[in-house]
Amino acid sequence: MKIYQLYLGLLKKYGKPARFWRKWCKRKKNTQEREEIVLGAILTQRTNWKNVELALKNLRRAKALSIEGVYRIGKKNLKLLETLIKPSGFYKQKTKRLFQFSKFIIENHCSLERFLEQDLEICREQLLELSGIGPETADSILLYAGDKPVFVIDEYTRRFVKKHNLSDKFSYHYLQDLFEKSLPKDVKIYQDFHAMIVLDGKGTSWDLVTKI
DNA sequence: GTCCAGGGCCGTT
DNA sequence: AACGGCCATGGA
Repeated sequence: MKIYQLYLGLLKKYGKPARFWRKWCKRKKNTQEREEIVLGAILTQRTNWKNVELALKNLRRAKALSIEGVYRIGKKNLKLLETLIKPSGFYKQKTKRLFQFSKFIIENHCSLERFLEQDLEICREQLLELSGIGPETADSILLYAGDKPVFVIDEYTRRFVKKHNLSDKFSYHYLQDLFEKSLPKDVKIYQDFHAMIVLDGKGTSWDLVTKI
C-alpha cells in the first residue's frame, strides 16, 4: 500500500525525532498528562497551539489544569473559567465544552481512566454524544490520551492526502477508513504516523506532544 | 489593518 | 450529503 510506504518514508526522514517521539509515547503516561492532552484537544479546535498554551498556563496557575479542576471551578464560577480560557479563542463555547466534558467524566465515570477502560467504540459513541466533541476531537482523545487504535483525520492529514494524491474524497469517515485499512492496526503506528504527518506539514515543533 | 490557526454546530439547499 | 455562517484570540 502506498500509505504504508509513505509511513516508512516519514520514519526515514524523521528517524531521530521519531525515536524521541516513540520513546515519549511508549512510556506510560500519568493521569495528569492524559488529562492535559484531553483539555488541549478541545481547546485547540480551529486554534493556534500557542493560544492554547496560554489558556493551559492560566488553568495551571489556577490549579485547574485537570478534569476535576475544570469541573470544580466551572461548577462554582463559569465566568472565571471563561477568563482563564479566553486566550484560546471561541472562549464562551469552549468553556461550555470543557465543563460539560469534565462534568460527564466525573459524574458518569468518576475519572478519565475509568472512562477509558471501556472499549474503543463505546468510548467514541459517548464522546460524540457530547456537544462540541466531533470526530476529530474524539479520536484525538482516544488515540493520544487513551492509547486506543483509531486514526485521526485533521487538516494536516487532509493536506497530506492532497499532496500525495491519496484520494479525491476528503470526508472524515472515508479518509479514516483509508488509513486504517492501509496500516497494521497498531496504536504506536497510528500515533507515530499522525505525529509525523503534522511534523511534516509544518516542519516544526512537537506542539501536542511537548510538555507545556 | 489583514489574515489565519490541527472543529463543530446549526440552518439551508 | 454538502455547504456557508458563526464562534474570538493572539501572533505574523
